[in-house]
Amino acid sequence: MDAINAKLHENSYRLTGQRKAILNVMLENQGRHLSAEEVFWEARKIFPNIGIATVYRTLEKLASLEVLYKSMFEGNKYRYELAEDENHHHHHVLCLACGQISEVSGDLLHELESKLDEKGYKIIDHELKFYGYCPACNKEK
Amino acid sequence: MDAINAKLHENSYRLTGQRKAILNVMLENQGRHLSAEEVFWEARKIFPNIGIATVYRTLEKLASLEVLYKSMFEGNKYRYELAEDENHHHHHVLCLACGQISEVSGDLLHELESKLDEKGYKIIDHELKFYGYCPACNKEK
DNA sequence: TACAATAATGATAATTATTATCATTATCAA
DNA sequence: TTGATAATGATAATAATTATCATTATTGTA
Repeated sequence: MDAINAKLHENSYRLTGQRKAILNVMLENQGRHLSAEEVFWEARKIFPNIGIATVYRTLEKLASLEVLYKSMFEGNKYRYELAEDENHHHHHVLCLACGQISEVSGDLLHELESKLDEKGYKIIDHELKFYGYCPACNKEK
Repeated sequence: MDAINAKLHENSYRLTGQRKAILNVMLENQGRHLSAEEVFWEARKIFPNIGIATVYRTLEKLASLEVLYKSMFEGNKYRYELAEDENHHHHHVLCLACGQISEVSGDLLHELESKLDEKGYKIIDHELKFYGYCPACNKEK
């Protein structure tokens, strides 16, 4: 959290009560993937009249500073988690039944899948997206 | 397209004019990833007063029959593409600059990334999601 | 310390993609 | 042909997120 504070200070990002509350929620839920609404209700327990817009603004900013990692789940909703380390891969397993989200790490797709099988998961499908620049756009720079 | 027609017939899915229009749009755009709105406007050229609800309903149904593949892009919008073959992996490259979506195939994540590098892409990040059942839910069945 | 400039906030309106509703129209099977 | 069923289009509803804006808080400076 010292590293986080340093980063926020570097970027002259004021630590208001609302922002502290949100950060605390994220710290208390390390390893979990929270939706903006979940963060909102948890933050309300600490800072009772925080507004939902503030939650969205803060989550967005913290994600852009790479304090949080933002990822789309359930097709229509972002979830946020504390960014652990620099090269933390985001290989998620979503349970089609209970919705539980677990993280996995590893290098090989199929190796990964069989490892998950060994651990008792039943993998139905997967989706991989790369983000970057296509050859045309890459050349222009 | 014969295979598609067979599948639709099997599932007693009537081929109305509207549905034919949508299927034609998808066939003409093989390899591309179209949003529901894009399909809607293209379909209107063939079937002028088709409604957006019909487009959504049809795309959804065709995806559930695995005639189309449905995938979330841009964080908030689904895109649909014609499902080529059974074991077609969906490894997408999204250009952060122009938004172009290309498909890649291959087995190893890093091998893939370096192959993409060789082809002139600049990969910034990637995201992988598995869909399936977690050990607890898997056991219950 | 006072004060002007700037930043942050909360309430709420607006937006966007998608889904649900429902009256009307088309199709199928007897 | 007709009656049951399915499909459609218009549009209302929903859900997540973003934008707007008046109010409040904070900061740096005189």
